Amino acid sequence: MIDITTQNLQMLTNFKFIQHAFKKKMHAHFKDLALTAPQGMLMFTVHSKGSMKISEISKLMGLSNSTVSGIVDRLEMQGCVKRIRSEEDRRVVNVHITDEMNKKLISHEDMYENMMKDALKNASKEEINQIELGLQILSDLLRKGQEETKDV
Amino acid sequence: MIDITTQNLQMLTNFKFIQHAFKKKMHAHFKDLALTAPQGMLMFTVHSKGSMKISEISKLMGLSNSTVSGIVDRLEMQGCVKRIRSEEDRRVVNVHITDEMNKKLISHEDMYENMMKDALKNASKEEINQIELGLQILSDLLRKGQEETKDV
DNA sequence: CCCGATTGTTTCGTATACGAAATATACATA
DNA sequence: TATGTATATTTCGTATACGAAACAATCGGG
Repeated sequence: MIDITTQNLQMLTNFKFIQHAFKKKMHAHFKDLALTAPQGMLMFTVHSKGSMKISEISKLMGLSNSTVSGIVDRLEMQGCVKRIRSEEDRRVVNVHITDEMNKKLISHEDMYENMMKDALKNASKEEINQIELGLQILSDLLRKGQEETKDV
Repeated sequence: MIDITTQNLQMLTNFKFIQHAFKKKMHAHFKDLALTAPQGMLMFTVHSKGSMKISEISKLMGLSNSTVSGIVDRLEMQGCVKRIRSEEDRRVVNVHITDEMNKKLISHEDMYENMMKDALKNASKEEINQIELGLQILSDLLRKGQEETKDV
């Protein structure tokens, strides 16, 4: 007889573990480029979608502006990116990848793709579908819950 | 035609969102007790399983010892817990909940249970099963992947 | 009993991560 | 134009989070 608390903890523990494993895997993949996981995510996001502003990055990565600002700080110090004020709207800051870094990223272009493939290489197509379905359902449920709370 | 990178990003984005929503929900539940999410998790873990040592808490919560040590620091400053050196093994530190805090926790005992219930209140039994299954599969796959890497 | 290896915890340095406040700029409208 | 409002970003304070190194205590073998 498993009580509800134990079951909850199991789910949270699984979640925590997954989070951890992803981070570790990303770190391993990014260590060639001397980037942390969030730094690497940011670089590959900007690399694949092109130079973009801070708030766009925040939205894509699911982080707050202040967090992204901090990550960009450290990437700029390392010479990976440059902040460029937009000419049309001087409030906007565009994050631009430096030429040097761009070369490195191009030579690692398949890395990002392989990251996930590697993580799930032992999974059957069915299992991947199960995983995606589960995450989608949970995500949707929580999203719905948040909208409800907002109405109150 | 969705390329793999977009699909990967979708999964990671879902994951990020879920993580966020959980944190938010926990924060809302714990704000009565003036605790952050990790602090609240620690308090309820120790409350439900009884006084335990740092490394035990770390394992249960999926965090490193140093992280837990920091959380305990802040809880101790707030008078929620006390560090007590074990008599049998003087290396061990047991985390003990103060009487004052214990009273508060007892009056919120159902909260922890309700936290998850509330998050998933709109879910059918089938959906919950899907979620648990997906998380379990993903978790197992990653665990297997880690063990393989370890062998190399 | 001594000493190296092991174990449990803390300390330190660094990187996230967030919200609130501060800044700077753009925009609307009187 | 003046001015209040909205938007984009940074700064600040606090809490995580981790690994490596420092420390302390235990244990095993000689």
